[in-house]
Amino acid sequence: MSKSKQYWLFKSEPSVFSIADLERSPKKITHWDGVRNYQARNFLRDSIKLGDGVLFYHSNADPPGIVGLAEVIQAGYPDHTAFDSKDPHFDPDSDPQKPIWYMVDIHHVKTFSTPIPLNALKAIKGLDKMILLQKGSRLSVQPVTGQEWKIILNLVNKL
DNA sequence: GCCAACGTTGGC
DNA sequence: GCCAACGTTGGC
Repeated sequence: MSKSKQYWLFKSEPSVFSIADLERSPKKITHWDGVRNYQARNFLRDSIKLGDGVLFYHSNADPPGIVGLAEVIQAGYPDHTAFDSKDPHFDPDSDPQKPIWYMVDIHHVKTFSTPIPLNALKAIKGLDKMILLQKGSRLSVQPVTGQEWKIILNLVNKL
């Protein structure tokens, strides 16, 4: 298992849960629940570790873009919203004894005074391999390379 | 296992 | 609101 810090991008629709909502949450912490895609689930369950860095992305927003940073404070564990029949993300196939869906906990680190819009990201050479920017890509939890992270943080410091 | 139909995502 | 692209479902 790798000890070095890893980086991720989490998408959220601001009308559902924005970075401002995260900042307002108790202790600025939230469960990243409700992910119902197997590829994203695998990252949440197997790969995302305590201390990893998270780019907080607003999708279906005007404009869409990276709006801040968060930190993983709890690695993957079963998403209990799947067990709750009254929850919109309820999944009768997920059993507490054999959970299908997982979540992590994140803590707010920073809300950018100036978000980085999607169209600006597209214009940056070193980011052209980002999963986010691939045609047709819609993975809501995705890995970010150390190089991509560095480029983006440098960009933030210049804004 | 194939694949058509359907539902969802998410930019524009 | 439109629609392209993707993921899932289910009949066969």
